[in-house]
Amino acid sequence: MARPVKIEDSALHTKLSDVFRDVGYEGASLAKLSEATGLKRASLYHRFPDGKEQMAGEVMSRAEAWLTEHVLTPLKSKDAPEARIRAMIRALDGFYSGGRQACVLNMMSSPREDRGPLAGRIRNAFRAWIEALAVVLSDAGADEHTAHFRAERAVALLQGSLVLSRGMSSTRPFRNCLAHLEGELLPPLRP
Amino acid sequence: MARPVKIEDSALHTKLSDVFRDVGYEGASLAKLSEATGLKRASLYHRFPDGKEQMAGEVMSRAEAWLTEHVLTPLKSKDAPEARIRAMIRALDGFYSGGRQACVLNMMSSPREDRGPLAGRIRNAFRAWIEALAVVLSDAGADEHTAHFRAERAVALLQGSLVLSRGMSSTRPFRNCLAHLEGELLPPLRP
DNA sequence: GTCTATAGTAAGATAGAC
DNA sequence: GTCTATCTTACTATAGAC
Repeated sequence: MARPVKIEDSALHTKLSDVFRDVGYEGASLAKLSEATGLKRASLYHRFPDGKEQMAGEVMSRAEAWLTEHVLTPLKSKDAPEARIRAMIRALDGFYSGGRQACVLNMMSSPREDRGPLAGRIRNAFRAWIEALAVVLSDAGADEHTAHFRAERAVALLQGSLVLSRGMSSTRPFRNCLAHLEGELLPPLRP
Repeated sequence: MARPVKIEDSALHTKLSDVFRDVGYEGASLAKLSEATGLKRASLYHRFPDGKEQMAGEVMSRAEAWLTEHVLTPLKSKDAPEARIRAMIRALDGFYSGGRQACVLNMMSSPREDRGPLAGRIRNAFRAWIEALAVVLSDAGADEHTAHFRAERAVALLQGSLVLSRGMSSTRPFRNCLAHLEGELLPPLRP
């Protein structure tokens, strides 16, 4: 057999992430994780001594980092509100593969993590996302209550369109959602 | 030990449904189903000879029946559009326990059922729901494209608000969604 | 119709060779 | 760093008593 080469951390994390996003925490068996990464069980334990829980934790960490870099930071930039929102939309389109991949925040919201470490992190991620979006809408002229309401509605709409896309085996709901998101967040002023 | 009494089918199905909605298909172990229903494993197999798959199938059947009775039928009534939508909203509030319970269509959309029996049924349920809602909006004066767009958006919004409510451990997103749903589906006419 | 007991399989996790 | 081999536990499912 050829000498095994160490798989890169980045590629490994991506493969693990794909599995958890696809089947959730409970559904992500070591067998699936092993097959997806090309590493045998024991090799996964070498990288992640605490096993599946650690893998899920690091997948969550990557999701948090991605959210910060590609969503929160652009939303907090000094660009015009329209530009900030468009930057977020472009990032989301890539992250969810146009609707083909589910959101880790939905798929990992398992009761397995009830009172566990992931529950609080998922809640914080949703909160930070909604709050950053609300600030943009405030900057665009919305009052505080309206801004928060529309921000939360937009995140719900995104999550729901991903649920529909998965349930209906069609990327159309998600693509439709993205296409109309800017217009819903920043409605034209009515004189 | 006292003589065991047969548990009613309706109550049994409700308990099973609660588990599947809570933890999804993969997470619903026989141990959890047994504990929730109060029936031992072997007793569950007496009622459901094909095991977990059959239980999930019957839970899905009950969800379909519920959707037909409490959502599709009211939406297809001869009442005014506002009344039909309000009837749906009342039913959803009860079915999802004000946001405390997840949607079986989301939680059972497992890749375990990819190309399996549930995938097609989930897709059909979403389609029927959206289509029935679109007809109401058409009756309220919306053109066909707008009606379908708003209907799909509303179902996505509902699903997403349930995702947010679960992820944030708060019923507020769902309650908020329901409170504003009628206004979003039937926006006031602008002269 | 429900139970105890158990079979058989797949799960998560570890030990030690290379 | 990856592997094969193995352990223990939990899982789905079945057999048979009451």
